[in-house]
Order: sequence, then C-alpha cells, then structure tokens
Amino acid sequence: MLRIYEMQAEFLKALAHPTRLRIMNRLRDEKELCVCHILEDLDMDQSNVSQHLRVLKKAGIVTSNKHGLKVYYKPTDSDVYKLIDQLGPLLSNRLETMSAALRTEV
Amino acid sequence: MLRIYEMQAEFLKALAHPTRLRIMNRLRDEKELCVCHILEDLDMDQSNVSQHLRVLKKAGIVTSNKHGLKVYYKPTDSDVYKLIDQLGPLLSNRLETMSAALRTEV
DNA sequence: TAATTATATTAGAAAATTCTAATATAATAA
DNA sequence: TTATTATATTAGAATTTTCTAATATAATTA
Repeated sequence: MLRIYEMQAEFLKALAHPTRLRIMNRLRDEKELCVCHILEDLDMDQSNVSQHLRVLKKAGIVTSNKHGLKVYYKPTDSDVYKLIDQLGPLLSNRLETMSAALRTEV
Repeated sequence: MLRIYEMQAEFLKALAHPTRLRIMNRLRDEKELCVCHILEDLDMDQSNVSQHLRVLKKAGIVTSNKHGLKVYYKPTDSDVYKLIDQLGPLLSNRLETMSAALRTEV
C-alpha cells in the first residue's frame, strides 16, 4: 500500500513551524550556513534550534556536513522554495478576502 | 510587528495531516462536495471528518455553504493545489536520493 | 593531556493535536 | 408536532510537539 498522503503530511509538518520556516528562509540565499550563523538571527536557545534543525533533517528538507567544529546546513532540494513561495499569494488572498468581508459587514 | 512566519506555519500545519490532504485531493476536481460524499471516500468517523473539515476551514483553506441539510465544501483558492503539487517532485527526489544511498552503501 | 568551543542529546513539563464516543443542532419530512 | 437526516460540537484520553535546562560529545587549541 502506498502511503502518499502520510508522506506528504510528514513533509509539510516538518516545515510547519515558525522557527523552521525562519531557518529555511535564512538558508534560502546561502549555499550553506553553520549553526552558529543560524543562531545569530534567531535569538533562541541553542538546544532548541538544534532540535528544529534535526526535525528538518529527519524530513530530508536539509542536509548537513561537518567541517571541524562547525556543522553546515543547506537545503536538500532548492525546489522546496517553490513550495514555500506559494504561501505568499495564498495568505495575501486570504487577508484580502477577510478585509473585504470586514468592510461589507458593517 | 508582522508575523509572517507564524501565519505561514499555521497554514501549513492545517494542511499537514493525511486525512486533510486526502480531503483536499478529493475536492481538487470538484467545484464542491457535500460532507456526505467526502465521508464515502474516507472510511472514517463522521465526527472525525467534521473536525478535520473545521481545521481546514479555520485556516481559510476551504469554505462551506449549506443547502438544506447538506453542507458543501470547496477550496477557497484553487492555487492551494500549486503548493500541494510541489510535494510530488520533492518527495520523489528524496526517495531517489535515499535509494541511491542504499545502493552505494552495501 | 586538559580546557575550550560548537553542536547534539536527553529528560521532563507544558501545550497542542488527534481520536473515539456521546450528544447537540438545524433542516426537512411525516 | 414528532421523527429523521446531515452535520457539528463536546469531553476526555492518548499521543505528539515544543520548550527549557542540564548534560554529553567531538573537534580543536593550549
């Protein structure tokens, strides 16, 4: 039995957290970044960020490699940004609909 | 303060469940479907499906309207399928990478 | 070798999600 | 009005996710 929907859900769930989306956005324009740099932008616990990176890695969304003490992360497949970038239009359409509803409803 | 990442995460989280992805796929080619038809395909508790529909609705992913006893659901914005359809390539790339790794690793 | 640095792991509490079972509601039909 | 139908809501248990704090590990430097 194929479990397509389970796989799709797992992938989306791994992405579906503000911190992890922030991390992905930070990785967008860089070939790769060490954890130390990712940490700088986030103002969060080191261990928390490490756990979020693990979630992304386990889902296959990022890969990592170690150079000396530092660990560098990068997106496994830059096509993931095609997916993430679809969110923009969807959310702004939604806001537009909501604000139109508010205007009418008075 | 803009909370873009929170909004993105909420949207993805609402989508990130096998049952909800199944529902969205069922709605893909139809203008709208009543709950009774959605139920037919799913072989799940009525109340459970109803709760999943509520999650999708709360996130603005689907809308509903009532005709008599029946409630019809449809995608709010069919662009949501552009996002969902990005999952295909991402997952198959991932599987390909994994199976290549298995072949090499022997 | 001992100390330092960058990152990962673990444990446990708190919060969120999911499911099942039971019940409620709203529209229609008898 | 009463019964039936389609769907929604609620309550509570089980599971999963998330965070914080503490500790562990691996690579490097002194």
